[in-house]
Amino acid sequence: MPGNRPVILRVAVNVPLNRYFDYLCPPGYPSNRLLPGMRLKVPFGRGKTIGVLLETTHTSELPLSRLKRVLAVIDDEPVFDEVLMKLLRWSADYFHHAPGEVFATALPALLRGSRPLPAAPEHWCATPLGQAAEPLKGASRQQALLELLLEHGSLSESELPALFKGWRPSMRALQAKGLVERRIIERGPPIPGPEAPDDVSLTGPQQKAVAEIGAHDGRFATTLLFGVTGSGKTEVYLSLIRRLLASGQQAMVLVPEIGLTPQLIRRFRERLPGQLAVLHSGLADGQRLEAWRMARSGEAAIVLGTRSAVFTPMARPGLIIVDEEHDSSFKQQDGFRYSARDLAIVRARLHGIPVVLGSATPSLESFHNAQTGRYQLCELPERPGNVAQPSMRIVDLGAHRSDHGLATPSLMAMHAHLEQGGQVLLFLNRRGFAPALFCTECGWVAGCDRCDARMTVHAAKGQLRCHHCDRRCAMPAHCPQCREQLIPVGQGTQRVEDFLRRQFPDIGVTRIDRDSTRRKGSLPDKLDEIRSGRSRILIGTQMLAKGHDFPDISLVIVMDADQGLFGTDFRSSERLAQIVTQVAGRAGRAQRPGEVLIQTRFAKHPLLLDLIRDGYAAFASDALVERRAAGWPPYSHLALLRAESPSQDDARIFLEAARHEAEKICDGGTCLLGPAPAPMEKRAGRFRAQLLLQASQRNSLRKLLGPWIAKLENLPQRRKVRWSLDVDPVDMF
DNA sequence: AGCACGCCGACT
DNA sequence: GTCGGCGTGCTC
Repeated sequence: MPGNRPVILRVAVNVPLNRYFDYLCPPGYPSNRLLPGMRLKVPFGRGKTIGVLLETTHTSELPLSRLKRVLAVIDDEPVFDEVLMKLLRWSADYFHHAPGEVFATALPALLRGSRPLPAAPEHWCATPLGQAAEPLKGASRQQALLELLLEHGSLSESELPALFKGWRPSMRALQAKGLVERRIIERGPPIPGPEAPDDVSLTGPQQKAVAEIGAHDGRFATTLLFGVTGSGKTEVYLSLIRRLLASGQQAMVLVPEIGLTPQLIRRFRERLPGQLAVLHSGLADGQRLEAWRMARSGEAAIVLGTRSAVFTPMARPGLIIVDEEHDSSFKQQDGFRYSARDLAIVRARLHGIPVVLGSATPSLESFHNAQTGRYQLCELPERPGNVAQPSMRIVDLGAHRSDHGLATPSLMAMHAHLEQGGQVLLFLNRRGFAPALFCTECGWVAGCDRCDARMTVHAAKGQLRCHHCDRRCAMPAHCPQCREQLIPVGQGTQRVEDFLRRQFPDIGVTRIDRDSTRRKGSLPDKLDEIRSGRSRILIGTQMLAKGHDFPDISLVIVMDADQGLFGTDFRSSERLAQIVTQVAGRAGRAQRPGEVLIQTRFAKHPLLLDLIRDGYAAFASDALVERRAAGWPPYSHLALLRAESPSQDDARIFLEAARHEAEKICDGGTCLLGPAPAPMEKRAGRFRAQLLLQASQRNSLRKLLGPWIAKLENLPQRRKVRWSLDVDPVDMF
């Protein structure tokens, strides 16, 4: 119906506003060539900016006279396909974030401006004449280049410089003779079929998992791959991906930030045919754009990346894998607070392809979904090659003397394992020398004046540092109140390292935490110290728990489990169980049976006993019973409204007004809890408070949030605070 | 977020 | 007299 009403373009403009903007077609541009997902240059306010076309319609809430014309159409094809457009609209709606910003975060930084979509690099190949040509006499470089091209079939201009230094003049000469030609290969070279059968044979449970997940080819299904640490989940992924590549489809693999190690990348490169596009935060903008382009064009067979890679376009998607799905780094903690794990599932549903969530310690949400049948459950209950699971034991800190945070039984176990040639890993989630500095006389404690936190002692630098705002100051020589002596109290990784060096002078000690690995290249060095056996004692923070294998570690000591048991929110015990299990999984990957000691003052804590006696699944089942009784997720749905301001009252006043608005809209299905001060009320000089919304039905919450946010945007009290809404918050800080 | 408009203090 | 502080409002 080619009506006489003008075409109106609905555009997501990159501004932090929760709405779309309507424009008129640019002069002389055929509106039927405008497709959702194309980038447009638009006038905005007094300036101009870039937006993404959402849809073309014939109606607008504004009178036509107030609409401006689009200045230019940047793309001649959409940068996002239909599924991604749906996913991004869904995301903006679900997480209540400004759509323009959602679209912008989904684009590589270089495409947020008006730079055109990068074309595939041009390829050179031999013409039929070149293929049949006699050897070129007196032109040996041309001959060598021609042979190189014939050998590879075709070579792109990005590959050529590495293979043939100064290739251009020779290529020109060959081109002039009609022996080679340049072409743009639109969709990239076809993905290679399966190479030689893979040499690694799968265990029974691995084969079963591959068969069960593989049965979902070509339709949406979510599988939880629950495999104990060391059970070889990665082999299952590799096998699934290899099958998929044989049918010409692409796989997306999402991993936690810390899990995307060079080791993992190498393993994927070595074990799978086809190109690998790697996307992570450490890439330069140009590298990121090239990886994105290869994924979108289909040249890359596999897309491997962290959280934001979930938005990467794929020409022929076939499978999405989320590894270590319980990891909290899949949730963006500021700005557009999306969950990449949950979006991966939504995306798979939109594509109609299977998605696999893998973990040795699934989130209780996923575990629950597997129990209720929403997800298919696949288990890998054993380690291949008859490697036993490590034995776990509690060390009661109340019942034993301890030295520098190590109880006597722990020290004895260390001696025993070291004498037998084993390696020891000590896990302590506190960097620095000591977590506090006390006065022996009056009880004064060094606190941060910008945060509600104690300053951590960094003895080597003679400093006190706040780990929450990075404030630093020289360590005072005397108590500022009574001039008496100050002593560092408690253990940090540096202090334990010092102690261990004195205690085990003949054995190398390596410390791995944020302080010791800040310098580029120091982490690989430190990992090598341990793997080579030059060092046999490893002390570190949670950096150790993920991604790295230490085959010769036979003893793991969790120095302080209590931090996790009585933490600040309902997920504390879940996180403790996950980290204990993950750290324990570093033990005994080799032939030696591993041993894990967990030091605690609460040796009778039921969830800890569950975990140790019966493993993570038993813990998870019991923890879910507690969650149900308390009405926490997954038995309820949460949203958290946070506010912060330089004055203590303004944040609370805003939240009280917000609560009042919510009460007016609320249908009774959603509970309002608060406002309450955040667990750490003052941080980096700002006071933080929060209002929690809890609903047993997701719909009740969803119905409330939209209209509520609209009200909040106009609340007069909003001016004095920074506020944000976190849908499905994972940590309550 | 940016940007302009607007109405009140200490400066050449 | 006016340069500039940041409160307020607007962006199709």
